[in-house]
Amino acid sequence: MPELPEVETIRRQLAPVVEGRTLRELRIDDARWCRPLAPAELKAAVEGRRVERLDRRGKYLVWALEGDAFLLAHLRMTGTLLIDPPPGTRYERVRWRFAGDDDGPDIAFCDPRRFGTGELALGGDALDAFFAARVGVEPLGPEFTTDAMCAAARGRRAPIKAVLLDQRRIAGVGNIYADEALFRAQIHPLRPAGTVRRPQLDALRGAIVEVLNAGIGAGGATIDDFRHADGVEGAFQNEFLVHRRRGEPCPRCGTEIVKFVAAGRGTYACEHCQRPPRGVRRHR
DNA sequence: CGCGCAACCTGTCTGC
DNA sequence: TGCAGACAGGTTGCGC
Repeated sequence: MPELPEVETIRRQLAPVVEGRTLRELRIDDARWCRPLAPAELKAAVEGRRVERLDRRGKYLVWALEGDAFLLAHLRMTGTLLIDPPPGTRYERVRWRFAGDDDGPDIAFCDPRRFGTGELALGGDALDAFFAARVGVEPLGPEFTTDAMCAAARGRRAPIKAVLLDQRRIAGVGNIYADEALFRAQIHPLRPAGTVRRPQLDALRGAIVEVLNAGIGAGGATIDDFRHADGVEGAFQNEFLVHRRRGEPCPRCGTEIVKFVAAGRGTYACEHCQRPPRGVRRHR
């Protein structure tokens, strides 16, 4: 679940807690987290350094440490970052401990499925190279223009939803927010991206910005595992218009919402408001 | 290069 | 009720 709004929610909660503190120990209980780096190598690179900033790029949390070392954390499907959870918290994999008079609260990464990752970039050039290879335009930044949206879709035969999920084109949109944005822009998820016209792509750009901001405003969406850094649940799941609402009436026209597979993901849409492309129709 | 899909793990829900 | 199978927020790598 952690998509851009969930990661941003976590970042805003953690930043005031960790910025300015010195990372005394990074305890890594699951070596898979930082693969292919050995835990000892990562620890040696980051321990003892002060946290200058906690940033976000796409779905990555960026721990900017003194001396231009960057720890890049990704929550994947089921990861959470919690402030000072009690010892024995289920699925704890990594723990940040800080130096200071009273040490202050720890931060812990918890993840039942163990998909989450922690990677290291040493130097600004390495950081830039890391992101250049993985993430595209920030949808809440000034470069996310209509032209940028059109460039992402132009000439592609893949479904428009696949384009939204491609992090190298638009950074931070995941399965939930893709469904919600496509519904608001009234575009069927299976429309080949290259056939969507500029006015619709502009509407889609606006819808993406709208749903991401609404998601952040609601503190993200909690479907199952996601929690704020203090353990509280997000609320955006209560504002879903179509996602995970199969069989319910479309809030715009009352037609039953259907579920199908698009871009390999469970997908929800109103096929009255979002007209299917020619030759496509199959629900389940 | 574009695209679809299996794989990575574990937990939970679904259908027989 | 029990159990095998499907499915889940994301990303990567492989095959065509």
